[in-house]
Amino acid sequence: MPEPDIFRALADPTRRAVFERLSAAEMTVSDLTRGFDVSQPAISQHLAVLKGAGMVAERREGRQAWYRAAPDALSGLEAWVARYRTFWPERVEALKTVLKEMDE
Amino acid sequence: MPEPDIFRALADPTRRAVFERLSAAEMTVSDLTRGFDVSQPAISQHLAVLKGAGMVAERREGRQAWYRAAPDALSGLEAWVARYRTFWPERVEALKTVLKEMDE
DNA sequence: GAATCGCATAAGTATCGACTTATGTATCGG
DNA sequence: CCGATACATAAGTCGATACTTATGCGATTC
Repeated sequence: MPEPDIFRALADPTRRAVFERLSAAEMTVSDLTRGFDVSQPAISQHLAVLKGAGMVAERREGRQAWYRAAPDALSGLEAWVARYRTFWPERVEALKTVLKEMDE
Repeated sequence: MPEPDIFRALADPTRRAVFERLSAAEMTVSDLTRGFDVSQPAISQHLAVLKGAGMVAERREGRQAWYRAAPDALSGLEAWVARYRTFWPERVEALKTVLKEMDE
């Protein structure tokens, strides 16, 4: 049982988009705010939820706060999905194919 | 982008529990209702959301409705996760190990 | 064909959650 | 120091949503 927080964190599209950007690059709150059509407090609140779910990490530097996706942000989710994967062996085969392609 | 419906469907703990049971066995609405502390309409409503997200399939038999987890219920979620896996190659290695163990 | 069963839908309620503006608190520059 | 900057927190609003009870509707049973 991955902390239910991650499911709630992923439920909001804006929050998913924030996480996507933080997966591509470390950014400050100002950087993120510029990229979305919501206020800075809204971004801070989304970041607090993502942090509470262990999906992002914070690094303070002066008056700036740099955020980035946590390395194991989705490990809990992967583990949860893996439980069901055992019921569907054919999906494992499909996944193997994907991984094989990534090797080439 | 996997349909956002799946994220919303997974957000509710009761709905996740319903899905978990349907992953283990095909069940009727009555069966499910007995297993939870909510009303039958509440269960029907959760099933409608899960069905809308393509996570469960319905089979009618007389006045009973049998539900089961769809075989590819989590494929959209897997695909979404896979996008981030590319950013973290070390997690791919871990996954390969898991799959290797499943082979043995 | 009347009563019952299994389930879905309708309608109302109350809590949750995503947003806003306003304000607080450090940090930096002059 | 004093204003400005970067961010977080407070407080309020409004729509989404998870639940309830009531009801509808087809399938069974007698």
